[in-house]
Amino acid sequence: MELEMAAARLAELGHSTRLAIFRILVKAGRQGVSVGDIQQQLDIPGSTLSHHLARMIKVDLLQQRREGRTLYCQLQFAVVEALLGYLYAECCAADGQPLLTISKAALSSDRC
Amino acid sequence: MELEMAAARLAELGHSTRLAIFRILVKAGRQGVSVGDIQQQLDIPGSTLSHHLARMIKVDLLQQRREGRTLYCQLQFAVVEALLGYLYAECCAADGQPLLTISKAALSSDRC
DNA sequence: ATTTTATTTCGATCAATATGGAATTGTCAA
DNA sequence: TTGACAATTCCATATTGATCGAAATAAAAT
Repeated sequence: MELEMAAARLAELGHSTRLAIFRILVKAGRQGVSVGDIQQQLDIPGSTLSHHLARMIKVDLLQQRREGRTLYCQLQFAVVEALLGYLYAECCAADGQPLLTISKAALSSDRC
Repeated sequence: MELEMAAARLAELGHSTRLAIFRILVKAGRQGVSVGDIQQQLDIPGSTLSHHLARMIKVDLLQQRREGRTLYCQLQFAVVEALLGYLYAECCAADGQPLLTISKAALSSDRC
């Protein structure tokens, strides 16, 4: 189940348009960014964008909140965190040896 | 280009069978694991497995080396590292605040 | 040479996804 | 209550992907 969920979320990130959306959402931080703003940055038809946002919402990568007529999109950071944590756990599991060389030095601070 | 490559690789990890393969490859470590061994663990038809392996090879997540009649699959750890590094870089980029709480404490050692 | 073992390629089918125009819904302002 | 704006849903189309049996390739053993 955990594997299926992780795969589903990775699949959503595994599309260049959606990964671009993801980047915009990360930059936007906790307060989020409006759909129209995303559309302007990516320059794609609204219906296409809506399609991708709906998919990301379905796997809980994304949340929307309405403020008047604009919808704001916020990344579900806790979910992203869980996903990356899962991937890291998988990658670290090999026979004692360090498999990945992303050290704390590569991270700007204690936490990332 | 970097985004496209990352998306392509995430898409390959974003399938439950291939993510299961990924786990097996991680566990196998640098020396790798034979195709037959993977097939036995997953209990899927050979042609289906080949299809998934070919896709992973195409995006450089996977390498094969032949030893007699058996093919060994090895994860391209450097590529996985680059991919996760890219994702982390994207996730850390938000307005000063720590967005993910995977701390070094969550990692078994200095490096992961 | 022939058989056995390991794995891939071929080929066909079925399901899922991406795309974008047109119509629709929801909200505010005049 | 009409008009404008924000975004979605609907719909049709085109492409890609997943699955797996059967045939083919590769290497070793008999």
